[in-house]
Amino acid sequence: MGRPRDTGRGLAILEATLSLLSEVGYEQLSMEAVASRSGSAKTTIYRRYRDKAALVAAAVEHRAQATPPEPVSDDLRENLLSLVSWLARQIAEQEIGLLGALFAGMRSDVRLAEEMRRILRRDEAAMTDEPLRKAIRHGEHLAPGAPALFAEIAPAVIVHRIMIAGEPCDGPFVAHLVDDILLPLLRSR
Amino acid sequence: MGRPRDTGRGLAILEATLSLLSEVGYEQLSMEAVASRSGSAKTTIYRRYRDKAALVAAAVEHRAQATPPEPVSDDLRENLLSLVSWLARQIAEQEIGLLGALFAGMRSDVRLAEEMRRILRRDEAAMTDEPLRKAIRHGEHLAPGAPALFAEIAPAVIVHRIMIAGEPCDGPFVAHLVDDILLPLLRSR
Amino acid sequence: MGRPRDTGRGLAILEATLSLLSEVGYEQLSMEAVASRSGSAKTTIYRRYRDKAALVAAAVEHRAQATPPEPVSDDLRENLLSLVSWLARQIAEQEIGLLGALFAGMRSDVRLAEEMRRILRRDEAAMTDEPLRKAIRHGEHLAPGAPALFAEIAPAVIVHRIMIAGEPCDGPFVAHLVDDILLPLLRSR
Amino acid sequence: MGRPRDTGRGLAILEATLSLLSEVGYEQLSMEAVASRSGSAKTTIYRRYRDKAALVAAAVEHRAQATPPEPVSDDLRENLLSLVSWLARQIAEQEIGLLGALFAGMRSDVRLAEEMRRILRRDEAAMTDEPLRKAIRHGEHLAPGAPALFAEIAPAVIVHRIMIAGEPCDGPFVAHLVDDILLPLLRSR
DNA sequence: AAATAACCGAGACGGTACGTCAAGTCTTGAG
DNA sequence: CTCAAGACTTGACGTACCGTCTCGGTTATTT
Repeated sequence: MGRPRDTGRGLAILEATLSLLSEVGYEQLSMEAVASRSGSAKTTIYRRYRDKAALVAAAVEHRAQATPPEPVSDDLRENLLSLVSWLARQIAEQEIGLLGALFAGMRSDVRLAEEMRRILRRDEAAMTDEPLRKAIRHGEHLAPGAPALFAEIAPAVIVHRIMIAGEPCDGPFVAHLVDDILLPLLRSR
Repeated sequence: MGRPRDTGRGLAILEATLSLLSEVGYEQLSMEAVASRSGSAKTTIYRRYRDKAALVAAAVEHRAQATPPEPVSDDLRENLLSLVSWLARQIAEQEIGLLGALFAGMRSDVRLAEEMRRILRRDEAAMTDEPLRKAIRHGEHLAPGAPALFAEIAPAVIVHRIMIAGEPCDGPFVAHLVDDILLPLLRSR
Repeated sequence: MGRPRDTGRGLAILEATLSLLSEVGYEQLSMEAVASRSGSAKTTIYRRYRDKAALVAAAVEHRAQATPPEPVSDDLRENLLSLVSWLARQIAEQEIGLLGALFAGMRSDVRLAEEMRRILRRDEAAMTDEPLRKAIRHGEHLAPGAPALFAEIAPAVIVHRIMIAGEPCDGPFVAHLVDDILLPLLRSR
Repeated sequence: MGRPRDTGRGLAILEATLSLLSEVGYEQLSMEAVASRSGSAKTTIYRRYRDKAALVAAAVEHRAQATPPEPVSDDLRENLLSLVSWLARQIAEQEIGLLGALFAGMRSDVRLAEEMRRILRRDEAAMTDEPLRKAIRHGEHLAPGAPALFAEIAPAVIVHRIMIAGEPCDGPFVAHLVDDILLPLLRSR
């Protein structure tokens, strides 16, 4: 009963969270800043989300999924280059922020950490599994485990390069990843 | 000139930091707790380290390196299984906390983030490059880029499994990583 | 708008400040002690007062004014003795602490020093000007500047005796002040 | 035995204290600043003085006494104007700092407060008693208690004006003090 | 149409930790 | 034994957010 929640408010809160997350990162993200940017009161946020970690999880959950590029040719390598390049861009732009929230919040709230992992897995799957099947196209027949292998390795190596190496996933790196790692593996059976 | 710094103090501070880091994580780690556990005053810590992030970086830098296992047989697969298994344990136990600090501190302090990356790279290199050369031993000749490839893929996949999949790196997984990913790649040229 | 300030809190803070001020003096007065005794959080105090000096100023401003004694007879000397005696007690009990705060805070904050002076002037005026007019009563006509002269001299000599001489303002001293200084001056024109 | 104390050090410390005292006041006066300005180490200061309050007391004790002006004419009023004017300048420049130390330190150390009072009394006496006797000169014979009265009232009113009124002791005020307060009293018997 | 119930903004509140400052003590090396 | 340098403990400072709690005022639904 009573007055229903203002959906516009909820949306504004999530979008403010996302933009602040990408601007300043998880730890520097303050609830007061989210309230201020979204034009809401702190109460309104806390009525919807238990705490900062839950808010960030919801914001990332809500985030619009970018659509993977359609295969451009019949050549598997061409399609892989295009797909991996897009994947690297997505991870650099969106996933890193969520990983920060995950690392920071996982100690204090195991359930929340699991929730974040679920979202990450969902997003990575959407970016690897089906797109890869399309990239393969007709004729070319790889091992049945190929999509799973791709989903296991490509995001891992990309995240590792961005976080630990601290270097961008530019053209040469994408080519290296495709030619020296992915193609040999996908074809090796 | 002047009174020299008490090395015992410095050591106690770093060890208190490490133990607290592994107990409560980066975010819940408070300077007051470090001071209390190390038997120092807060100012003594701040005289040595600019802030919490710098303290954590120094503590991790100082942390004793575990020594990788010696090759146990002439069989490359056997040696790889042993090495990867040890590597997964090290990452699960030590690297995850450092990654949290890295994520938390990298936005607010670029220099610190670079420092953290340097430490991570150093540690990962020590755990992959030379140990792998030893694991190869005589006879078996792989491509010259094999060590680099191993260093690039193994830690990436392990970290990814722990953090995103949220599953342990147990025996079956290590076998999968060695048989389905590493061995094919290292031998493929 | 928003939640209104809890007046009870504000009152408790001021009273805690006053009691601590008289117990330990300005310098030993700590904000943490005020917070603890008033049952508030430090932030609640800082929301109301910029710093320690401002808090003390407000506390003293709020302090209840003691009412001067009514004239007891038609004799000017009798009334002066009564008034000066009361004045000396007030200064000894209340003004000295305020003077300490004034000395301590006046260098670092000119505006605060002026504020303290305003309070001191207000209080001294209330204790000298009108009470003196009443003490004069009918018949006796003194120079028009008599109240101002009284306000200028009596507090000055009393404070000086307490602070520099370090001796109490007892009966003989009050008689001396009235007979040898005040009465001759007030009547001299 | 051992290395004797460097007398120059002690002097430099006291002078640094005095200059800082008049620049920033008692509370803002830091031992580190005294050490730095005097080119000494904190240890050297604390070897000589128990704490900040004792240092300030010693510094003021050591302070060179300005010599009061010689009587300029045979006219008592003229001489009084000259003497009071000089007295006001001395108090404004030197005494106020010590008063701050006295107010701040008197709670924590009663002995020290008494010491400070002793110095203040000594200085005020030197500035009032003998100079006044000279100012009277021949012929003019006042009551025997006149010097004591002068010493009691003049400094009190001057200090009060500077501290509570916060106004300077300029020419008109000096004239008022002499004509409306001091002369009538000194002559009234 | 009124009453009710939940919403929303604003912002006060009790906390916890931050990073800084100065006081006064202690230690080292040189004279 | 003195001195300069500076590390050390202690304790308070004033700030920033956290998550909770009133307020006054605003919608919708329910009577």
